[in-house]
This record gives sequence, structure tokens and C-alpha cells, in this order.
Amino acid sequence: MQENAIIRAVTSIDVARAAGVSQSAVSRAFSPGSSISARTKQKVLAAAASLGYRPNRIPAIMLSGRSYMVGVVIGGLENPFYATALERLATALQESGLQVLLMHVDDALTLDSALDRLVSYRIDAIVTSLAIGSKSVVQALSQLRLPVVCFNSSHVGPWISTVNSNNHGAGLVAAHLLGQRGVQRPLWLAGPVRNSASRARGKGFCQGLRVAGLAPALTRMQGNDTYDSGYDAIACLRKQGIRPDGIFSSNDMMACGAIDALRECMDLQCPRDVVIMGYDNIPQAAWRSYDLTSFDQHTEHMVARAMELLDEALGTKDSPLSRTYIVDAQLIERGSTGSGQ
Amino acid sequence: MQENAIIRAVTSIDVARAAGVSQSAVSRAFSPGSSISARTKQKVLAAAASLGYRPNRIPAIMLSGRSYMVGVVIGGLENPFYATALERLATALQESGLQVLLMHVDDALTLDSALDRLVSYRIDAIVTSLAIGSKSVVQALSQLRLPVVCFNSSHVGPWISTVNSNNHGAGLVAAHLLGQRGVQRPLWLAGPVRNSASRARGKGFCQGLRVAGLAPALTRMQGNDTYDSGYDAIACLRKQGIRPDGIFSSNDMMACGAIDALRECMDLQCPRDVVIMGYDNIPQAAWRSYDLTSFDQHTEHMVARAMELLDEALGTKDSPLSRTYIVDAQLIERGSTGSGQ
DNA sequence: TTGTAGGCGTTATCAA
DNA sequence: TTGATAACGCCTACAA
Repeated sequence: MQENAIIRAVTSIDVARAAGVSQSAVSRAFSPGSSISARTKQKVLAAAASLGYRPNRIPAIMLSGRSYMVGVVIGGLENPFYATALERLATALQESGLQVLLMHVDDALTLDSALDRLVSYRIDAIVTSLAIGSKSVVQALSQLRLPVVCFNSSHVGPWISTVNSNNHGAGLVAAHLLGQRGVQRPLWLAGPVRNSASRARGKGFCQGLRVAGLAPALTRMQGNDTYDSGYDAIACLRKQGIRPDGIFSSNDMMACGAIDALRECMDLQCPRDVVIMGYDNIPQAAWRSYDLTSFDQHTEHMVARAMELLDEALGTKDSPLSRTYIVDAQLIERGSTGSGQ
Repeated sequence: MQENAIIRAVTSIDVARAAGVSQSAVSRAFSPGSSISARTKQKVLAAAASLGYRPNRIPAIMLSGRSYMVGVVIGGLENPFYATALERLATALQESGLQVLLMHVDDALTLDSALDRLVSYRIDAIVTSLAIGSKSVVQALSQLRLPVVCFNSSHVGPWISTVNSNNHGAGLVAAHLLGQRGVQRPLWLAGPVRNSASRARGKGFCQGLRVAGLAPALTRMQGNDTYDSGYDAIACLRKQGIRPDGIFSSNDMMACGAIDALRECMDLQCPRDVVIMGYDNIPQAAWRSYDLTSFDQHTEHMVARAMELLDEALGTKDSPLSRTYIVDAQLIERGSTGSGQ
């Protein structure tokens, strides 16, 4: 009843004393599958419950060298795509008995110190959805001698595995679809220059347009994956007197901005005057105001592949795994390309 | 050059041997402010660099009993509000030298096992944005004897502190604004029943309507904080032949759904035929298709308050802190209430 | 300033 | 099945 008397956490020694058994017995009572009599186990559990004992995994990390913590390095959660991807990834990791040590980084510059902190907690591996652009970052990651799994990153190296959406293939499909819709003045709304996934989408799109004979008419606008940049790109085109009739946007956020700008600045309606498609299939793409055709990256599949890579890498410790999975994106046709319900 | 030779991580003992100093010297070289000669420190750092030594914080956790990890329990990341709130919280924690041990839970039912796992890593505290509805959850949290900081939760208890948006006050303001706009048939679009923040907003709104003499005309629809539930609520009203002319939605997601349904199902325009306001001020509220008036919870302030609570609780260990902060929400007027640009 | 020794709380190993 | 012991890697006294 003396609440103040409790100064430090209850340990297995305390439980052992209270139950009149050895410390090993306490350990066994809490380790499934270890040889312990039902009677002893019950005694231990009773004592543990009455003392409020909770097993401490920290010492086990020291002994085994495995923490069962995975460093998850993310950024850009204001994009619903990354937010839901994180949710799925966290769920999958937890189901595999792994903990998520989250690290938010604003830009790749702060990555180095972030990695030091993660590593000091003896994480078993790193998973990141960051668009790993620079070679130096890849080198930093490789030097950790820790399994790394990246999403939509182009750089490879020892210890680094990657799960990519089939960005190039989706670009081809996008061009094909626009061709089918009779588009004459295509527009490519590019994501950040350093984003290799965006570059791959753009390349595929251009190649597809060449096949369709539309390449010479291509306009290209630079965005940064935000709604505002999509809006501004269209507003900018209006000033230049350019009127696209078919748009492929590197992501859905920009596409939504573009749709609004088309309505407000150019008085153009989708899909009557212009067809448009995005990438990521964020929830807002299905919202009625946008009804946006988009490529779904199938984050469930991508996360599942990432978990496979993780399992393998954690099994074959101390040998650098480096593999790449490509997951096809699925075209979700909606009203913005005239394929409405 | 023998990569295979490296089996286990480099320890401070290895560095000490390589540098020809004691293990303590290595420790001191990596502990800022400890008494060590420049010469020794340099020797150690050089040896550490060449061996690729990285300090291990796990033993320090055992010694100090503090892990500098905070368990962050979240859910509902598909709502951009929670995603950006998490981003801000993670940033603040990292800046304070704390790590984020993330735990995603789908519903409060899975919370118990999640807590066990978090506690086994000897986290210093817990921060959660979950709408802690049930008393049993509060009890479970209290029994951890660990500082807990909740966002927008109504239940209190020992060890549990709370940072709340002024939900009731915002409801009053919403009613007042609708009254000013000459609304005659107000609608309250409620969030999940178990969400105490939503209930408080609703109460404030009703009270405000009574003041304005509009309470008898109030319609109430039950939603679950999703876009679809907002859309469906309006679609349902149409069938019942009810035409609201002023709506207060418990969150922005539902408000967006409502706006789309008003357009599509009822052919009503905002703000000409109906004014509407939401809560959270998610990025989509500013998107041109919605241009939604909303209450901004000021997550920066709320996170800052949470960090204060955390600092205090971590300082005064073993004495249960229990405090509540109320942060006023700021009305952001946009076109949906006729206050457009 | 430097080195030595002990301990943090658990698990693995071994002997009983 | 049980208990004693060593070990994990570092930090904090304390002694030199």
C-alpha cells in the first residue's frame, strides 16, 4: 500500500524471491516452450502478477545482439500515400514480432545523424520510403553493415535491397491510354528532380508517347509532388497559352491541384476537355470532386515483399543481401479519363 | 580486407585494445564533458573510426533505467490530420533527444498486448492520439506506472496527462457563425460515438444553437470520421427530404464527403445554398474543390504542451503526474461559409 | 587524467 | 525439472 516505496522497476530477482524459486525459473516461466513444471510456472506467474513484474527485453538484446527493432526512416507524411504505407508497414512489422523505431527526416541531409541514433539502439535492420537520391547516402547505408530495405529507390549497393513500383511500365500504360483517348497535346507533370521513381515514370511516359507518335507535342512541367505545385503548373501554362488535353501526373496530389486549376484558371472540365491521370491512388483520388484515374502501387504487395527481404536478410546475418523486387502498379480507371462509373 | 571475418559488432573493448587504452577511456571519448586528454581522445576516435565502432546505447539503458524511447501509440493514419500530427510529434521528440517506438493499433482492443510489448522495451513514457474511450484502457495505462500523455481524450487518471483541443468552445463558435449566416436548418454531423472530442464538439454546438434559438431545428447525423460517412449522411438526408442550410461536421474528412454529396445528390452549392464547416484544418480543406472553413487544432501548440508534460513527468519520476491542457482551436474561414478570398 | 572493478537484468550453459 | 554461474557491453565509482 506504500506507493512511495517503489523506486525501481520490479525485476526477476524480486519475483524469484517472492515465489521462492530461482531467477532461472522466472525466466523460464516467461519463455514459451522452456522446460518448467506447471506448478512452478503458476507460482512464478502469481508472484509476478502480485508484484506487477513486467519482463525486460533490454538485457536479452545485449545477450543475443538482436533487438527485434527495425529502424523505419520516413518523411513526407503529409502525402496520404506515405501515411497509409507507413500504417501498413508498421502493421506488418508488428505482426512479425518486430518493433518500429521511427525516424522522421525532413531531408536527406539530416539522415546521417538520424542513422547514428538508430544504430546506437542496435536495430536489426532499416526500412525507408525515402527517395534515396545521392550516392553518398547509399554509401552511408552500406557502411552500417545492416540490412536496408528501400521503397522506390534506384540506387543499389551491398546490404541494400529495394522494392520498386513498376514506374517505367506504368508510364508506358499511361501514354497508351492517353493515345486511346485521342489526346493531341500531352503534358507530363514531373515530380521532384531527385525522385528516381518520378524520373522512371516520365521516361516510360515519353517512350510510350513516341510509340503513339505523340512525343513531339509533349509539354513538361516541373512540380514537387504537392497539391500547390500541380495547381501552379497549370496556372503557369495558362499564362503561356498552352492548353493540354491529356495529363499524366507523377503523383495524385499534383493531379488534384491540376484538376482544380484546370477548372478555375482555364475553365476546362475533366474528362470533357482534358483527361488526367495520377499515381499512388490516394484516398482523395476517389473523392467525387476529383474522381481521378490513378496507378495503385499495391502497397500491401510491396510491404509483403519488403517483409520477405527482411526475413531473409535477418536470417543470413553478416552477409550483405542485395535484391530488387518490381511490383506492377494497377491502373484504376475513374472519371478523369472518361471511364467513370 | 577480410569482410567475412567480421562476425559480431565492434565493441568498446575492441577499440580500447586497438588504441592501447582502457575501456573507460573509450567511454569517456564518446561522452561529452568527461575528463579526458585531447591526445587520448584523438587516439580513441581514430581507432574507433578505423574499426567502424558505433556506441551501443543498450547497456546504458540497463544501467540508468532510462531508454530515451517514448512509445507512440497511434491509429487512423488515413486521416491526414493524424498523419501530420504524428510527423510533428516525432520531430519534437527527436529534437528532445527522444526516440519514437511506434505502435500502430487498429482498435483499442489490441491495445493491451501492444502496451506489454512497449513496456518490455523499457520505454520512458507513452504518447497516444487514440481516442481513449473506455475506463478499462485508462486503468491499464495507469497500472503501467509510466507517464502517459493523451491527445483529445476525456478520461483522466494517475500518470495520465492530456492535451485537448477546446472542442466545446469551438462548437459554440461554430453555432454562432452559422447563426450569423442566417442558417435556419442546422445539421450536426457527428463523429464516432466513442470519440469524446466529437461529443464535446457536438455539445458545444447544441449549446450555441440554443443561444441562437436554432436548437429546435437541429438535425443530427451519425458518421464515423470518414469521407464516405459524410457523403452517405447527406445522401441519406435527401431520401428523408431534409435540406440543411448550415452544417457543422466533427471533422474535415466527413465535411468533404458532405460537400460532394450536396453537389451530386442535392444539387446544392456551398456557400450559396448551404454553409459548412469542419474540424482539423487538414490540407484538403484548403484544396479549391472544397475551400472548407475549419477549426485548426494547432498541433504545433498541442505537441509543445505534450513535450512540456513529458519533460516534467520524466523529471519527477515515480510520482504520477496528471494534468490537462486545453488549447483553443482557431477558426479558419474559407469559402464554404461565404468568407472566401 | 587514467585504469580497475563492479554491476545493470536477463538468458544460456552446465551440473545436479 | 531445477539452480548456480557466466556472459552480454557499457558506465560509474574508486583508486592510482
